[in-house]
Amino acid sequence: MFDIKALRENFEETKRLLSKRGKDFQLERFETLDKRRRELIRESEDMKAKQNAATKQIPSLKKEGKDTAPLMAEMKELSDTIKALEPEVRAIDEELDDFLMGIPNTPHATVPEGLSEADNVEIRRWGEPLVFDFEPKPHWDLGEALGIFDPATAAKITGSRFVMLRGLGARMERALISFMLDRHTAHGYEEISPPVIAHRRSMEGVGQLPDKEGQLFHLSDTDYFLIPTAETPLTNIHREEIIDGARLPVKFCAFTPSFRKEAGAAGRDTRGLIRMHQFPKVEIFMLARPENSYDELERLTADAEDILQKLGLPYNVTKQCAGDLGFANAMTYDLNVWMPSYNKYVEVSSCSNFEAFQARRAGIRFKDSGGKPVFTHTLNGSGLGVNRTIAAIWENFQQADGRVKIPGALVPYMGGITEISARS
RNA sequence: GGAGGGUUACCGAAGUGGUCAUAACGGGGCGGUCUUGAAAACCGUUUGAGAGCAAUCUCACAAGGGUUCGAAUCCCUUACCCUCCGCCA
Repeated sequence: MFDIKALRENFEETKRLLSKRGKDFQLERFETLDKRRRELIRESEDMKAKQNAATKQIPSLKKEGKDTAPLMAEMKELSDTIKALEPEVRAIDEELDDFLMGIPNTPHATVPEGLSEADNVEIRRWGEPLVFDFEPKPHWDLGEALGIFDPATAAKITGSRFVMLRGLGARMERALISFMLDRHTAHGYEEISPPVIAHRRSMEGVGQLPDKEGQLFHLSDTDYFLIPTAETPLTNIHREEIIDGARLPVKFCAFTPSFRKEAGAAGRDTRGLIRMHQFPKVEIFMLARPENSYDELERLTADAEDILQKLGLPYNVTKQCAGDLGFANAMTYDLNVWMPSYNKYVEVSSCSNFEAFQARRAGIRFKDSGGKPVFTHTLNGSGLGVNRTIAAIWENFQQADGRVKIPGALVPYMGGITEISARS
């Protein structure tokens, strides 16, 4: 959502940046609507000022014993005129609002040109993809053979695209969640356990509604939704608030299950742990000052990378091109973990700066003493998707005989267990 | 599910149709006086949005409607919070 004033002032620049997304958003319509809106506001406010002045006179006139009937009749007429204008003002307001709601965020100046994922730019790599002296198995085969991954039973309980972990598989999920949250709290993120159901207003604040209604599970009989990511509750913690500027940056981390109705294109990644209707995720989140939000994005990204490094999982970092960038995002880094069975890097985290785009929708502002309220920048990233991390561990740490070693950093969280074998 | 009570500024709270959104009063915050410093005391200050070059004007008392010349105040609808009863993991 754009700020009307800012858009008016930076019209050409905004148009130029938006064009990088490879679509025409017909921004010219804004100028027409904005002009008309201001005319109507002026007209209606002039009449209201007149009405207010007369209304103040009436009591004193009455006190003096004068006849107020003619003035009251006149005001009745004015009142009717004002009321008649109201629907028009509201209509133009709504039209402008709807129009602006449909315009995505402007990509940051350094976001690369491009139309799809293929145009994303690799920024750096960490670790070396392992060369196996045997044919590495995909994680679903490994997991089923070890009895720690049981999609059939999950399907029996609910349906396809749901998973069930058992035994040390379930234990690994719990271990990873604890490990990740411990790392993040050490980096200054406050740990949050939020509701995983949110109402419509919260969804709108983050931009998941009206944009992605089809992706959300809606609870019948209520206007509640299952959250598609912890970003939803975390962003809404300070919704409609003005926070003290001295408190920035505000940093939260949270583990929650996440729920998505459309888990991706059919026929793609249909096996294993990758695209599920329900998946566990640890999220990191930040409210930052506008002037240093890109420094904070580097920091947040580093905090997510830290998890992969501590686990010893090879990965790369790519910067999303303008065409791949999410609706509300100004800049996004993807962390992609090496997945031997895919023979490529697979996304485990997206770290984004939304600048003030979400904050304007959600009304999140800060104020320095003596200053005016200013919209914060919001940032978030997965830190990390737990299922994808599990899949990456199974695949990268698999042995020729099908055993899976536990990464050193995770061993204490696994109660000292160092490997998973069919017997364990 | 049943019965009540509530929602006003940073917090508490008064205000039941007119000059009361320059929102009483109390607290907190900020600035100052006094003090070696602090506390206390005293004085001052302290919501946000929109229109306008500006002067200034408009809007907002949970949200949305209505009545009225005029609504924080009266009427209707909705949301949320609290208390008690019932049910319940």
